[in-house]
Amino acid sequence: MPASKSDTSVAPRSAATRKRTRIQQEKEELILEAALDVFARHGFRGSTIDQIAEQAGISKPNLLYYFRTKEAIHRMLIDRLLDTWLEPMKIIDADGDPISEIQSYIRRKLELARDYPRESRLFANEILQGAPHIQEELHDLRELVEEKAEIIRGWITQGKIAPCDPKHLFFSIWAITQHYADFDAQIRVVLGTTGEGEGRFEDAARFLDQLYVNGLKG
Amino acid sequence: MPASKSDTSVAPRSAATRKRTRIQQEKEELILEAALDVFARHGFRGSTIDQIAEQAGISKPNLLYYFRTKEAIHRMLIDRLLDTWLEPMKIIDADGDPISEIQSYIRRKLELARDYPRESRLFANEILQGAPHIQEELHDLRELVEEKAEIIRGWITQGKIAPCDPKHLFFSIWAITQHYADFDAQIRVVLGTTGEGEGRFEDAARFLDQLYVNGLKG
DNA sequence: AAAAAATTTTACCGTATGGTCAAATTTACA
DNA sequence: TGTAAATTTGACCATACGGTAAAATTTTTT
Repeated sequence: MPASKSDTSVAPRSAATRKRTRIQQEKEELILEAALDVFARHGFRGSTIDQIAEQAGISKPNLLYYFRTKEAIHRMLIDRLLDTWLEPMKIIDADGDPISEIQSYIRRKLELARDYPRESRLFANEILQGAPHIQEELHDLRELVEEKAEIIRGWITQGKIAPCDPKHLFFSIWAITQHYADFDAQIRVVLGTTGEGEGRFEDAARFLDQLYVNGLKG
Repeated sequence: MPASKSDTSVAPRSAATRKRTRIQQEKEELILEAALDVFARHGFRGSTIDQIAEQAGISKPNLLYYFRTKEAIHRMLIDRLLDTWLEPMKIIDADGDPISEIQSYIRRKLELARDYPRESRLFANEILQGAPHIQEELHDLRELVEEKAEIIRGWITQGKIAPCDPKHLFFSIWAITQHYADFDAQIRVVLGTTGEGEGRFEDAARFLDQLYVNGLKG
């Protein structure tokens, strides 16, 4: 079944159906890694294809052989990101101990901020611009939050944690944890040269543990 | 004392020394207002001079008559912003009641997020990109935080609030309050169509009051 | 090794963008 | 009102940028 020239014979770029070559896998990975770096530092509009290509160590047309457009790279990065990003929330367990479930959630989110700061900034950039590329994905998030908020409400009804607005609870956890990745430049200055290491994440974990454990005690 | 042509006779743009004309004041204000809108929506690199000029209702060369470069507009916006931004922190009073001082601080920061979301996003964009334009100003912030952190430590020593890391306390407050401006796109989706009004700020205020009052009780 | 497929490079194109220049127009002031 | 200063405009420029076309090269398959 021959199709239009652009998606057969010569051009396997973004070949969704076709079996992927070894080189294809390697190069796509290389490009995505470079793009994540550049996008996280300069935002979507602030990043150029040339920049990404240079960072990946390949030529611009070669990059465009694997991804048709700059948007395509960005979209793939965002898609991957969201899986990682929502994982901690998905595993919140209604049958677990409420306080330690929330503690775990905070700790996991903080680990993400520490270990994947570029992903956090990529996401922050996207939302700051009004989330133009991920309206649909955001609606998946909405359903997930709805489901987990129901769990929290259950805990409140059972008197296991203090009454509070579950959604704003989530907002606060997202905000604080991601803040350590997104506002890193500010945090480093405020903490001073002594705060160069990753110790700030441990300090943050201690602080947040206390804040939320006391703040949510039933 | 005649100087080079560019900064005398014809070109009063960015006339720091010269007495400012009525038209100069009006137009500069107009441009800054338009630029704030555009920068907040698209970030620095994502905004074009043409966009700003159009939003201001003037021509591009006319805009460049008042501000030599795009950077100059941005810099002036950031400078103005920081004053407003740090005000709530400056008025934290060592002699006030600790809990209500912190409550007030949170409330004020939340009001800023509600009333000046564009400024919040402008700032967020700048920090996300690594704060390239405001390293000096950030050091002023550092000193201010140092000073206020000392006040918090005093309250802790006196047993008026629970022991905690003062700087991380501030980080958490900044993060959460600004989150309501910066991640507005996400919050709207999660809260759903019912959350269209500004009621979310009242809900947020209630939630945060509870979280911090309980969380910091000595 | 030859043929086919996949990959890479060189040269290039149209548009967007930051910014300039000199002329035209408006405003302020004596 | 006349004149100098201030303001505005239209035409323009160099560069950056996203992306394309086709030839050249490498890799895979037979």
